[in-house]
Amino acid sequence: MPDAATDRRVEDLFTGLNAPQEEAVRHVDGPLLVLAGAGSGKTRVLTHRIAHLIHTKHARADEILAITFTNKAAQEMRERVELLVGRAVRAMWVMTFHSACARMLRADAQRLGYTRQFTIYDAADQRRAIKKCLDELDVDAKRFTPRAMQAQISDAKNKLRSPEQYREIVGSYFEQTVADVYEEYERQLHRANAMDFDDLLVRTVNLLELFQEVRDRYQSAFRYVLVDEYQDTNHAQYRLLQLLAGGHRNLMVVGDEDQSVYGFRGADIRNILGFDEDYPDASTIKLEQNYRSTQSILSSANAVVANNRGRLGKELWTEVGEGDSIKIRECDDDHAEARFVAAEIERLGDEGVSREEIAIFYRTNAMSRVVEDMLTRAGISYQVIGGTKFYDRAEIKDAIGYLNFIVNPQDVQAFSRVVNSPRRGIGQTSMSRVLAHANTMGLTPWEAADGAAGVPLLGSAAVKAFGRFMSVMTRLKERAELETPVGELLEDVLRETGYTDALQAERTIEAQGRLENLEALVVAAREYDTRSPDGTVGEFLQEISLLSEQDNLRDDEGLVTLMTLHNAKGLEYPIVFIIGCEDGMFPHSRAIDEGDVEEERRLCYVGMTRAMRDLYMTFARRRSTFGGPGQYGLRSRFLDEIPRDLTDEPERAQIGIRSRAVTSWARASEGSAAAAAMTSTAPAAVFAIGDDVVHAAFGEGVVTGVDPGGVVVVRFAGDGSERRLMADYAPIKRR
DNA sequence: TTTATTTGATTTTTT
DNA sequence: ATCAAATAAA
Repeated sequence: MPDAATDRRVEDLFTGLNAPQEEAVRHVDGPLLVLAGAGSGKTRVLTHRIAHLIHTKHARADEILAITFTNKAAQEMRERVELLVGRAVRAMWVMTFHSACARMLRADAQRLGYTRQFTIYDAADQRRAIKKCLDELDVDAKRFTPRAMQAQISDAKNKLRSPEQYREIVGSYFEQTVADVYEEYERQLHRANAMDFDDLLVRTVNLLELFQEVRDRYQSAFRYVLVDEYQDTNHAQYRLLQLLAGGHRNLMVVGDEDQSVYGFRGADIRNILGFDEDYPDASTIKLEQNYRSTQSILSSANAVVANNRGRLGKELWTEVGEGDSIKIRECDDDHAEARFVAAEIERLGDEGVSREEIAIFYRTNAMSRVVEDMLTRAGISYQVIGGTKFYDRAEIKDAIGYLNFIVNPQDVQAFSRVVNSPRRGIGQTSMSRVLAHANTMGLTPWEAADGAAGVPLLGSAAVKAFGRFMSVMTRLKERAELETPVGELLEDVLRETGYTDALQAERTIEAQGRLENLEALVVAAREYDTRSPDGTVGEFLQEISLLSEQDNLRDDEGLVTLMTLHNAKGLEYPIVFIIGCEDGMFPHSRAIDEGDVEEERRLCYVGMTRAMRDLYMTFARRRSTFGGPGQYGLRSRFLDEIPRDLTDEPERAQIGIRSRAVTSWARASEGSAAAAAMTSTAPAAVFAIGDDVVHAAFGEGVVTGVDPGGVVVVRFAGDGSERRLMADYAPIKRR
């Protein structure tokens, strides 16, 4: 019986919510689609709905499954739910797709022929395994790069296509090769008792499809399923949700089709666009009131994304007020751009803005370097999210490789990684012989190495080296099985394998840095031990392999934050700089070539809507790539999609390269009339459709279009690409 | 087997 | 410009 206190608690859940938010929170049974615009309080809706289900006794805590994409989002949701329901949150599954799948697989992996101790391969492990398959199948890795193979295989997996199914639809020699590699790769992974990221989803779907009792178990266990960022789900995730929520149909998905930016990773925007077809009885609720940004920022972002087709249609608004206009800056080159950003940050600092309120976004990781240099020079401390990750460093992967090999003796990848690191006289040849022997005899790499004396063709020095190596490993494995705390075990590993000694002997600054990184890993392991006293090495390994970039984010240390636009999703900052707003950079030329500018535009929308108060968008006329000479580019088409009265730019000419060049120069040279006059009288480069041209970098091509603004479109013979170039600046000549 | 040297690719975005 | 991988030399 609900008492008065409970009633009050339930009512409290609605205070401060707007009408559509409240409607979503009150929804109990049946499918629900919440279209949540940026900053519209979707996490609030999710957490309050969970609390509502609990307080009204519609669900027990352990009947709720809430899924996010990043650990950070999961943790935030967990904390916010805890504020509402207290300790009950501990019984809930609030986690990422990948963690939830890994957890289900640990329980039932043996049904699919894996052990509970399976290893999770990251992208680099995956790449290496694929390379190995290419070698074994005698495929020319120059023609068919591991990278391309990986992309194809991953794509197939995301679509739940097995090697056999893939083989049925091959339409080219390339795809034929992919089918062969895919098949071999799957065999090798399975033999190594390993799964890649995609497998975590695929194998869970397999598990639920093949074993009805497992499916029934989870269907009745999770009576309410909630999914965040639904627009980013791929087909495997879609199918997984279908299987989990198939019985009761209590599925709530929250997403924003305008923020779908992971198409390249297999995310299928049709999942969210077609939700009401999949679930015709679904309620749909739109959240359009924004609680984050000024109206100028919202109107600008709305205007940009309005150029996309295939939207469900949302229009963000706020009660906050207009705010400042969008600040658009043109710079001479990437260095000037970075200098502007650094100077502006200093100026903002004088105004009382603190560093952690500022973020700088860019399209590609490589763009951070110039900015980093400039910030360092200006004495502005910063943190970079993404780029080279901590867990990607060689020494960290080695240390983890040792643990993986101890836990999973079948793990070839881990074995070959650590067997000669540090150097112990076991080279490529000896290692291959042991692995070949393992293969033919059906042994695990561990067993084969342990019985090195029985491996044919192996030299006596190598046999001895293996003996020494394996006696250390055996000792460590015994210790692992005694449930030694992970931190302690890791220290033992580093000491007894001689890893630390080898680094200390190097006496270089790099080695010192590596030792520090390893120390940080030990600290992380000790923290894990404290956090989960009953945890195992295997669980620790799983946890760190599923970490994402955003999980490294710190928010309280007076640091300016740098990251890619993709990493920015879900975050907010009072001041945002989006740099590199040039056609070719953003939208990226690859996307332009592949006709996928809409996803780039959504990315732009994501970036812009991160800003609460001030939004800067900068572009450079010249940008150097690979450290070579600068390439001339055009300002991003997205900038021109922002209504001018919302920006601080003076009148822009509608058409004509002349006036555009004048404006550019006039501002760049701070109003020098001479410079402006000179430019405006310089001879214009004139091209017509059909002209044969030569470009300094791209070679020969033909003009296929002439656009207003002095833009020529050239299709190049070399790589068949079509590029938009600025006639006056691009190094092109008529032939 | 290890180390030094050269080559080649790399830049989209990542759970 | 930088880093990994392939190749040559020790």
